[in-house]
Amino acid sequence: MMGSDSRPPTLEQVANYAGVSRATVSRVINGVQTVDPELRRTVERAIAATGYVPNLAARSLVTRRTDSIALVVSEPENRGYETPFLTRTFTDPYLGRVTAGAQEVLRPLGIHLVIFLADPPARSHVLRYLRQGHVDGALLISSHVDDPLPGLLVDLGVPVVLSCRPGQPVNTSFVDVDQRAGARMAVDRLASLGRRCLATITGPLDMPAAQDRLAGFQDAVKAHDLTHTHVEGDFTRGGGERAARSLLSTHPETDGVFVANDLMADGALRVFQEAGRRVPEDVAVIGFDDSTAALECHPQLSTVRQPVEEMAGEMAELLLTRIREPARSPRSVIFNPELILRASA
Amino acid sequence: MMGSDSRPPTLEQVANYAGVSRATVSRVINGVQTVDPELRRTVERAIAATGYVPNLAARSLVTRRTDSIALVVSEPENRGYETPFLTRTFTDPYLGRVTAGAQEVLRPLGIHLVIFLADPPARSHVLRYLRQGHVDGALLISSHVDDPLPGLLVDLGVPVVLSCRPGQPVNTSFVDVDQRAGARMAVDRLASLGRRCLATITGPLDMPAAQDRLAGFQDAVKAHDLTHTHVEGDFTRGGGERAARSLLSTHPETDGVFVANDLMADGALRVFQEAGRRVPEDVAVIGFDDSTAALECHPQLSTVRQPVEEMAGEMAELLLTRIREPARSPRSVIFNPELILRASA
DNA sequence: ATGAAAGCGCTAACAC
DNA sequence: GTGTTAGCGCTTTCAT
Repeated sequence: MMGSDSRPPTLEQVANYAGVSRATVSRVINGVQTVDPELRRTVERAIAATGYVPNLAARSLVTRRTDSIALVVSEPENRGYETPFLTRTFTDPYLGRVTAGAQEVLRPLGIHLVIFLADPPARSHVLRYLRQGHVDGALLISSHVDDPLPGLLVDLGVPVVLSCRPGQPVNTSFVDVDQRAGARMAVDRLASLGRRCLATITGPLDMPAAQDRLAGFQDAVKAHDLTHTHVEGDFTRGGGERAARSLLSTHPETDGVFVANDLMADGALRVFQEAGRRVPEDVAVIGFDDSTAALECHPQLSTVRQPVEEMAGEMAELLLTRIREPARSPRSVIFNPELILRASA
Repeated sequence: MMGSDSRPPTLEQVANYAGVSRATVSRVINGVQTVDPELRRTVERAIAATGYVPNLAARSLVTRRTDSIALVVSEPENRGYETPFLTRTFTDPYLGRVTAGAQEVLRPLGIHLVIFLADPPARSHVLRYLRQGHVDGALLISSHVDDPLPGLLVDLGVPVVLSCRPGQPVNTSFVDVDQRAGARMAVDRLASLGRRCLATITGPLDMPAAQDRLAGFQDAVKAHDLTHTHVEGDFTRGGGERAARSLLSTHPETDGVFVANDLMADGALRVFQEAGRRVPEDVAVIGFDDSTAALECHPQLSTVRQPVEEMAGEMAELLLTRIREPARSPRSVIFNPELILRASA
């Protein structure tokens, strides 16, 4: 059967065993229809008997496909966050949702999704991996304006789809949610609740998503003619706490806060409550993402939902068509956010 | 230069360009020392000029190596957790630390680490990926006693190292921390604080790690002759909250709690405080892991530290030697835990 | 419908 | 120290 010491069986051995040619076995394996059902049966038995597994290197040497694509999470440089990149990445529910959404479309196609974390020390490795043709293309989660990775990959000719609007123009597809609209929905809600002194805790302002959410906040706040301020956070729970503390001391009159993601909102919630503020009575809080963190908050968090899984699925589909038809010009897809009302606002 | 439309340059083209044989170019690429420095220079120029990148499929077809190894996170079946596997996995800081630790040893060797999440729908895919020789071996994070994956991989002849003591005996190496000793350290501390009514919030008891921590708790509690009880949790923050609530109602006299991981401890802390218990005055709490969550707790969490990064590094090293010398018999490595004292106990 | 044969791009003996 | 040569295991025309 397997012969764990000697070499694994090859197509040729299966062919001999079945008494047919290599070509026939290959056809059976690849599901080509023009094979006599009887013969096919024979071959299948031979495959089972020998324990044959196709050698991928050999196959992709000739097909130039690998049937796997990379999910690359990029971090352009160390920005002195308290928690290191890897921990931060893996603590953010966002990535899990992206993975699930992409798998959903890739799995039925038999395409493998391999995950890479490209922090600065790993970057050159990941680049090499992608250049060497280990994968057919990449889904790139890159959130910083000055991240060189999108440009590098496109220049290298690696088919790529980005997870959001790139900071610098890059000639490739991306998928994004209408961030400004989402922020506006949050402000509209706070305004309808009668809040007059609004604040927003933003993400790092070198991220397009953070910029867009802030811009949407400012648009809406002006439209409603409300008092407003903003504090920059870093998308982590701890960052949310710090921002909330700073807000409390500089703008104690604040009665409504739009926080640019749920994780920070959770941190902010705790700080407000420790300071004796009731949520939502004294301060109404709205988050962004509708991640699992939103449900873990006390009170549960009203938040702007982005359909992350669907967006990731769309990324996968865009990438697949890009791989199949490299000549076609890149197209991007924008999704609508949705306001989810819970207890915090 | 790159010629993005036509095929990428091959070794042969570089050889022609440089006016040498393929073998020489190959030697330069692979850093073989027996090459005339002058020629080497020439070849390097040719490589740069042509923009040559080695074709991995071709290489691994002959070398039978891929220079990449998989980090597989396995979940044997859906157990009705509130949060889905992917989210849960990516929300747990543990995985980030494992990744970092493994990268530390793999990176200098030029070996790629690719991450796979093997929940039930993905399992067969991941298995196929590994069988097909996409990677040279796998680091397997598998925590359930009845997870079939370790056995399957070993039977398939895939070199594997496990992240903790396997539930069923499997003939392969593993790395683990001395879980029982860790639990004992926590109890010793609580006892030394004068706590008499102890409780533990365990992990899912179908995980060896959870079993071991509970066993250690029970050993120590008996040694100190203390009142004790336990509630089963699920290693999530929400699970910690639920367990703490149940504890509060069934054993309100509890004055010391050992929680089997930091995430649950964070949840428990919140519940205790919402119920008006002061930590550590009324209830002392000790976690396990010393993950970033421990620092985000209020008050900061005393906890049992396992050197996850080092352990992951050791896993990588064990795997590498297993790949190099498949005949050598598997060896396992046990690390010592360390009690980290902060504010909660 | 099936088989024969020609590579895919690279490494590793082996000669020189 | 360098070149020649023989595959690695597979897919894919092209005949038949």
